Amino acid sequence: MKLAEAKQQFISSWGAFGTQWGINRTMAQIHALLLISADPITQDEIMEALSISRGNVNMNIRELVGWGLVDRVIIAGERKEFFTAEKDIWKVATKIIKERKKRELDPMIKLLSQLEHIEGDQNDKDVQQFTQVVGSIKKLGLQADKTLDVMVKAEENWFTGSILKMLK
Amino acid sequence: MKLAEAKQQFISSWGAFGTQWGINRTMAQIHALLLISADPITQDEIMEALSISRGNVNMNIRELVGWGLVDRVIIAGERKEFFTAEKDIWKVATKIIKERKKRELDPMIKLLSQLEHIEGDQNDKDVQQFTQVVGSIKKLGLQADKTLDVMVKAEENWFTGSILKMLK
DNA sequence: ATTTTATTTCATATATTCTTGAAACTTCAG
DNA sequence: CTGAAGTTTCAAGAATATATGAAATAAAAT
Repeated sequence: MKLAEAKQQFISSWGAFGTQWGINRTMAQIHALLLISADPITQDEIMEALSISRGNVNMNIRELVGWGLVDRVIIAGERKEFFTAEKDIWKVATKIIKERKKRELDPMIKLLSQLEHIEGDQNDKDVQQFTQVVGSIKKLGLQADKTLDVMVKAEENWFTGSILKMLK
Repeated sequence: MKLAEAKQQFISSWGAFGTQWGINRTMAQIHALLLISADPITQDEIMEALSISRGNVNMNIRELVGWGLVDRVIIAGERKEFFTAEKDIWKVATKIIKERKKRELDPMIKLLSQLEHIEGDQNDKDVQQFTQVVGSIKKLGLQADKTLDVMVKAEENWFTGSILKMLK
């Protein structure tokens, strides 16, 4: 397969993949494009490469910078801003995990804690079912939370390290 | 907090949570409703509880059954079908992981494998960057794949078990 | 066999999310 | 200070995803 074709396919698939995970297709595609670009590129180059508008590029780049996946780069003598993506995939995964944990998991756990205590007859079948489910989801959430914390803090290869062997 | 209010909030939040993860809001809400229902319920009860149409309930229930999260239940003497959800949260998590892995992770790895080999000058900066990124994502994917396989196969408490201690 | 009740399907309607593009704003060179 | 180049914002339009409801189908009762 030729490079140009492979690049196209990677970008397109990365976008589709993102969509399934609640991530804006274009944001994922811009990320893909930056990942496979050896050097920093400009907004205009992104517009060109993905055939999207300036506003769209700007919005999504800002999001990616917010996730810590993309950096603005100043190049001496250049007027325009350049962008580059974190290329270390482990770091990328870590940042995504960290961010989603903060934005989604933590608030969910907080909510479940509030829902755990129900007024009224504790012997009622529905009350029991409710507290049991809420409690167990919270417990699972807390464990996931802890595990992810450790993962994120570990600078070493979590996936390739010793954990896997222990699981076998 | 009263039970009725807590139920409402749980259903609504579970729906919002699902949305962020690329899961149809209504599907997540139906799942939530079934999780906190002590006994099996009918399509009509779901329509009523969530104020949604019959067709919508039917479509999403079918999906949930497809994910193995919900079962059809025949109750002797009853004309209507009833539905009930798997209540063991660990099993729920396992099924979701298994299914998403099969539907998304595995195909992605397959694609990356195809993109790994590029024709042309292997010393070209762009070719190198591309193969490096694709290769490392594939590697991460393979590791995640393996780890999840082990998790899914382990019938025991993975989160609450010894893994966490090893990570500390 | 016919009627009643329940379930499924799917074209159309609705809602949500994403994209555009032009105006406003900012920055910098001269 | 002025004008050109670059960036950001956001209301309106477009695209995508989801929901509806009525007709078709299926299943059970009479």
